[in-house]
Amino acid sequence: MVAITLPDGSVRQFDGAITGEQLAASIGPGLAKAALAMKIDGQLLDLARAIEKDSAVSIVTKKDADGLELLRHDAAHVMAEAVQELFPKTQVTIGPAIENGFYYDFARTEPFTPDDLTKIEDKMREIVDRDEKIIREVWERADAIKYFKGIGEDYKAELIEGLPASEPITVYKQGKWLDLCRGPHLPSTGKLGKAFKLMKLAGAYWRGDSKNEMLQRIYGTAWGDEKQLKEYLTMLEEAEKRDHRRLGQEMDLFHIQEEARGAVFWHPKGWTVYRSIQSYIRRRLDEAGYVEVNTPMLVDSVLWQKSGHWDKFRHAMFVSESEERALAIKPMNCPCHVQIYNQGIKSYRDLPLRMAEFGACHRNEPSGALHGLMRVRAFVQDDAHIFCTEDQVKSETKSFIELLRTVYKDFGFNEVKVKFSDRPPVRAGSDETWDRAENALKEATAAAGLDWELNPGEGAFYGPKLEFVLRDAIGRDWQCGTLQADFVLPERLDAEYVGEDGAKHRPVMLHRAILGSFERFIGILIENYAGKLPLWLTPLQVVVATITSDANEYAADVAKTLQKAGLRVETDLRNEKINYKVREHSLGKVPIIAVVGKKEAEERTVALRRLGGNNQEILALAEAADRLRAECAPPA
RNA sequence: GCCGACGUAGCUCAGGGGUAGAGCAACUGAUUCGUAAUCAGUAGGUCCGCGGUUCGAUUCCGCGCGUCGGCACCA
Repeated sequence: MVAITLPDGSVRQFDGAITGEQLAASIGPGLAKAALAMKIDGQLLDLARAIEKDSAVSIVTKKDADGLELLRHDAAHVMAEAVQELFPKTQVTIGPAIENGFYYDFARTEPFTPDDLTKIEDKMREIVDRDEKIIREVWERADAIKYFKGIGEDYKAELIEGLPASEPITVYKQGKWLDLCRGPHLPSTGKLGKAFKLMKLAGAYWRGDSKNEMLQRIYGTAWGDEKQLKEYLTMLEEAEKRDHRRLGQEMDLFHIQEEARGAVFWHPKGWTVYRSIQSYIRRRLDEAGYVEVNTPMLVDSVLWQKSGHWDKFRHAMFVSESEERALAIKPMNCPCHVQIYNQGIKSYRDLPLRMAEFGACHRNEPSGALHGLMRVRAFVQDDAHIFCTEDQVKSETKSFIELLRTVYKDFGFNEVKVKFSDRPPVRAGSDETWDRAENALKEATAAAGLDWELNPGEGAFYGPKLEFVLRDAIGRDWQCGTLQADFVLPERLDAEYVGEDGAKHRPVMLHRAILGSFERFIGILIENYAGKLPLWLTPLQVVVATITSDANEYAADVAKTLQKAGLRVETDLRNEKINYKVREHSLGKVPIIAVVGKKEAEERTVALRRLGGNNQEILALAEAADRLRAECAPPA
């Protein structure tokens, strides 16, 4: 007897082993049709597998997240089958499901063209119509290697060779085609449905290593039904309109040109946003007990050699020279901060010492990495280094996390992804040092109640790091805030303090930034708000627009009053219809239009119109000034 | 850096081996108007750069530069 517990808690008894298909059919014909896979005691398996002992089983359909992921994985397989049918000399490599879709990496001498994508998509639909049964087989390792080598699938053979001996080698057959795969899979290609679309072509290195050959990756998206697919495509279109590069141009915030790749020309409006953010963050740092410094832009390579950066990052540093000495344009502020720390003798009483700098840094990022404001070669961070004792790491980390939360909340980011990156393969410092650093950070995050996901091996060469990640309009993640515990640099640059015991000790350095670079953070802000920045950040807060020239003089009065109230104001006295002015400033994302005509001039009032709204509010000028001043004030 | 696509007016884009096209913006003039486009006119181009093929190249070919999408990288 086999007793199967279903998700609703009910238990079904069967005489013996039963397959998922049979189970689904026993529950109902609708479910049998919708069934894609099953979950036995939490393990996802093919429907054709037998349930042999008492267990908790749920039938997975495309309404489940697991089902959708399976569907996407199958889409990758169907695409691979289509590709090999159309382009027989192509080798398949790997093809997983990813967020919103799937990809498959192919090895082929000829590049795929955008036209090929259409052909492949058509062929995929054909394969779905064929409704090929998907069958799992377990093969002998040696046979599998021999088979894949025999048909010229060298990458697959290499994959099998790399699998642990304990792992069974499974292949999935669909029609005449088969692929090495761990599974599970849908029962047949027909279950995939047709709510998929091939999206883009890209190069990708075999096994993610730039030393390996480059494969051709085809990305696709796949959904449970046409409606979901359409919604997703519409969402993408909308997201494109939020792209900070597009809005930056439309809103006249900044530009980048080829004579200064990866460096930003901030226009007056963009620079106003930048300055607002900077004075806000400066206030927060003052409140949190930081001191601000400023250090040289050009520093002798000797210092970078001592710090260890020269060895690891020489290739990405801009170097100049003077009197036969190599001078590096600073890629970061930390070694300079240690130089200030090292002036005079530090006592344990001086710690923690929180040293901030808005220093302009330059890194020669690979050309292919450059991306609008998000990845630049010249940038400024809200950078600071906290020199503290090992005992203080926990409390300093905790208060940093609290400060970061306050700041992110003020900018409207309430949900932030946090990654914990631990020791990388190539690193400085002993394992004991890394143990201490990693533990200290982990304890501090626990104390601050911060959840994170592990990002194994991605720490900085001198220490583990916490990364605070924000998402752009089309779902790309960018590291903004960071905290890195560094036990190495103080050693290398000989920083010390006199302890309570009268002996000399090494301080710990916490490298930390909240916004990360101003450039990237502004990029994220623009996308997050689709250009409609909060009042305190928006470059132009109020436009005073006249209805006819009769009100010109009064409009100037209004603008002056609002300016005195600390607002960023312009007047629009042009001989244009009010409709025209409203449209233009609305498209320019000006949050408040103060309309003044003959009536307002006589009564000394203004008609305030909010962006996106279609009614107005008539207020006495003095009251309007008071109210807008309060509304436009930065967060307290 | 690697793979692919793309590069035409300030912007968005069409075109195509034979003197370069639209809309918006700009400029000029008229219009004084009540909450998302008033009308008319004018001007605007090394068709990314260099080389080749051709009687003739913005168009075809090659190389370079840049942009975009991924990959790799990200102190």
